[in-house]
Amino acid sequence: MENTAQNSKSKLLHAALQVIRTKGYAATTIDDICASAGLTKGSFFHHFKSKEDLALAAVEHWNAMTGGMFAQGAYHQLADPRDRVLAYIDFRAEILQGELPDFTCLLGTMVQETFETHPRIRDACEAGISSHAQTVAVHITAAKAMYAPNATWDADTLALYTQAVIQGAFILAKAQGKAEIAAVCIGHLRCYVEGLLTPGSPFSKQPLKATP
Amino acid sequence: MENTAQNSKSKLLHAALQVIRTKGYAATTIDDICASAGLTKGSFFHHFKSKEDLALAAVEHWNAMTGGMFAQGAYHQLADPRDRVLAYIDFRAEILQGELPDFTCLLGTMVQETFETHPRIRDACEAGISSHAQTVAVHITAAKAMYAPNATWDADTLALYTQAVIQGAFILAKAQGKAEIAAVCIGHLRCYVEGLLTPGSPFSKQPLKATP
DNA sequence: GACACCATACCAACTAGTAGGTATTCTTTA
DNA sequence: TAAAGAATACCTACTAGTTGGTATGGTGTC
Repeated sequence: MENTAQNSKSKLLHAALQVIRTKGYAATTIDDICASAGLTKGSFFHHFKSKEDLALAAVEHWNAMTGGMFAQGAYHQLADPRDRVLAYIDFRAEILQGELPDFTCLLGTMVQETFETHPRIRDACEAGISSHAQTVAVHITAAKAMYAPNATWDADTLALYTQAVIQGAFILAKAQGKAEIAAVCIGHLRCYVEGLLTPGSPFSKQPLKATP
Repeated sequence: MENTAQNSKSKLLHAALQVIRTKGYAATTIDDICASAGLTKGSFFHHFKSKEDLALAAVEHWNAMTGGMFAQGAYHQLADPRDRVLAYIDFRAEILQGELPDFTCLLGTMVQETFETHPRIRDACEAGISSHAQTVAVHITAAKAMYAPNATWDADTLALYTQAVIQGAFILAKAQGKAEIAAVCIGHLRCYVEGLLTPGSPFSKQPLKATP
């Protein structure tokens, strides 16, 4: 019961998440992943037919993991949708624990280097990001209906904006080699969202299209 | 006067900016860069002693290019510091033209995959990002003194936040394969900054530290 | 004994970097 | 000024090592 099939495949997927988030997709070799999983290339190619196939499976695995994690987030319990949105943001700040590769996002890391060269990976990352954003948009929509029904901003794009801030926060954190700045950025995000969901805020009448 | 020294080195650096922003650092081969520059590997290793050496030179070149571009930005001409800050943000939205690799940021792209494996590249990227942020912080500081002198937020971290938003906007744009979402994100950023610099805004009294 | 699972050994293609030679430009000196 | 000499710039061809992927064979389990 030690090296069952599911066990080995999971080990490889888990290793992929760690190594890719540390070195990036292109720099990650299949041998790296095998070594990290304590397996060999024979096992690898039994479970995945190519490196790109692994990447796609890793995205699925990531979505399942993080999806479960957020589904169980305490913020879902709150009655007020505005509280749920803000608690989600606080939650994103709280999980900035451990080393950088432990809390940074696989999807953001991978899409950055594969968007032009590996369309299937890009699409998988896009689907993961936007579907997570959609779970946030649900709460934002409810909160907007309650606290800023006449505001001109759009709940869906605000949800995407939260993801952009988080992704950008990861980049700054990686550059600085520490997580602090990410928490600061998420704090600014919280402040903005709270303002948007505060009746009488100066934002309510701002159009947000910036393109000419 | 066709293939002068400076000309070839510049060609290699220009090629590096294009190729690395398209494929990422690890996936970029020296032959890729040579082919894009119309030169050979011999020439490459005449000018750079290694791939990492090129990366560091590319960051310098990038900083010089973008530094000059922003230094000449029309937003510097505005008398009101708040206008300068907002015009800077508008400028960042305006330059989202052409294909994705043409307007995305070399530093954000590279630091994402090198932060753990190539400390010198990471440090160079960090220096580039934070020094650009500092040029923005100058205007934010002046605007804060004028429009939100008692606010608890910090001008330097707000400047870094603007960079985080822009970097995150690039990631979403890459995932979606189009620039539109980046403009939307920068629009949200503009809205937030405008709010922070508007007297009587509900933000003025928000503490921004999010870490426990 | 058939099958899933996994290891070893291996390969063809590719990669960063090197070696050696040639063209071109700059510098020195007669 | 012009030849000699020295750098610089660049190229072709190569090497040593790596990479994704394959072929084959062993082991446990139903």
